[in-house]
Amino acid sequence: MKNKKIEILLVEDDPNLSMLLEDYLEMLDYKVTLCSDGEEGWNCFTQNPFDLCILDVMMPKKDGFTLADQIREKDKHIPVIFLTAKSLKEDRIKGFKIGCDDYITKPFSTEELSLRIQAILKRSKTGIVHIEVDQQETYHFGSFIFDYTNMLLKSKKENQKLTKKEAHLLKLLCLNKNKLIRREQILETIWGENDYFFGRSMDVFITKLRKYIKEDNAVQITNVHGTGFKLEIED
Amino acid sequence: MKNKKIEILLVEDDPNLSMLLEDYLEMLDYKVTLCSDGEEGWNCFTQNPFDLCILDVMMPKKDGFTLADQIREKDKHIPVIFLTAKSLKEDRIKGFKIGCDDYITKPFSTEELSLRIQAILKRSKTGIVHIEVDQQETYHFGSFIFDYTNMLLKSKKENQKLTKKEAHLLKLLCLNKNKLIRREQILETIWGENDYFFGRSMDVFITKLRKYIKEDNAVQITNVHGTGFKLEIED
DNA sequence: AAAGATGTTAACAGCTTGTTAATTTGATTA
DNA sequence: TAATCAAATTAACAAGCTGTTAACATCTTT
Repeated sequence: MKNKKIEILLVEDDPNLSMLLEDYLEMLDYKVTLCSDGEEGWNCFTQNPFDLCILDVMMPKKDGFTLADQIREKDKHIPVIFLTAKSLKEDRIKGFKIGCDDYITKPFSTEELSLRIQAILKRSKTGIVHIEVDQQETYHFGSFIFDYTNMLLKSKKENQKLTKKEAHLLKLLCLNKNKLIRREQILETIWGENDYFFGRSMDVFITKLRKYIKEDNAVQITNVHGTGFKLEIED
Repeated sequence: MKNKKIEILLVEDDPNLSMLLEDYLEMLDYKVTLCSDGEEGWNCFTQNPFDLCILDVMMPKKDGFTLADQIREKDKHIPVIFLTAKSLKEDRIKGFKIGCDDYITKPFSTEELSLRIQAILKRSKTGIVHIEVDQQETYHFGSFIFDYTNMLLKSKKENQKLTKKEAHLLKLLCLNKNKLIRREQILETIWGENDYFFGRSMDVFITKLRKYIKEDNAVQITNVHGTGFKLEIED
């Protein structure tokens, strides 16, 4: 009864966003069912059990609020996250916020969504038996999710296993995202000592990490000559 | 969970000033939401989470104090910085200063604002999870922000990467803003030795720095013949 | 006008880093 | 304990970057 994936119903009509979110949520180990409008969403909901719904508010045929009303008739406690445009009046959202609900305004970062999901599941975990509560140490950058606890670098394409040193180095870079870390600081933190050979070793690991992250062009490990390295993420 | 940008709500009706501030705050790595009057500001505030509000006091439709009152009803602890004209009676400001607030009178320097923001965030960091605490070494001059820690010279247009020597020399100039530094002092500080060739080398670096800062006419590195250099900033 | 100081560009040498492969070290299993 | 496999380090060479120097132009002072 444990280790079963949490099931998310995602109803979103914009195909670009929905595909992106689906991929991303699956990287986070959720089981995602994707629907592209409110009616389809309602059909799905009646036919399968879900732990969480993520509903776009603005949709053709049936908007997110109407769908949420229906869903609530059937299941009073299932948590819902609304995706709304920034300009939207928030009267209705406020009404909903009484329940185990939340909303997130577009555009949002994937990390932000991840945090909201965790929060809402935590709050309302009544009834979900198979939830995993263990605190994982994860870092999000670019299109990657770096699961330090399990030494996995997850991307859409694959899960790259990391060695201890690789993971440690990547963690250090993540903790200093977009900031320069000096060579000596890396060496002292990870190798405990700063000499020529450890320095060369570090360079080898930087090469390895660069290979792992090269599939995302928005992310790179840059060198500042004579000084150190930086994990650069373009927004 | 960390490294997320701090979100600032900026409400200011003067378009010139607001654009300038927006650019500047973004250069400082804050995420800025700009509103041009109190009502718009209130809408934004209700729809998004912010870590800090910067409110102009004198605004059409809804002034900064009224807006702050409303904001405080919803969030008792969010820090607010008021922008006021010098002539303004400060009775009301005094009233507000009880909270986690501050005010700054126009005209103010961007650096001054930066310092206030840092101070106020430091004071009230309760609840802000993703704050970055590490002390960065930055210098402000003209329209530039010189991030010595990351060896970056930031301007509206671009981020110029600096080499170690360039950064060191620029730092020395910044520390002596509008003051003459003698050649021998620069040479001894940065090169450790004062001979003819290092002197020529320094001149080359001065040329390089001049190139980097030439986009801002209010800033220049001037030479005092036979004596040294000065980083001059016009107000 | 002459001498020295500074401005500027380009080229070079030396050092740092990137990368791949070989070797050593360490951990796991039979 | 030996055999095996994975990980980390070292080696070797290529590529890149930086600081210095040289060369020449321009400016300042006397």
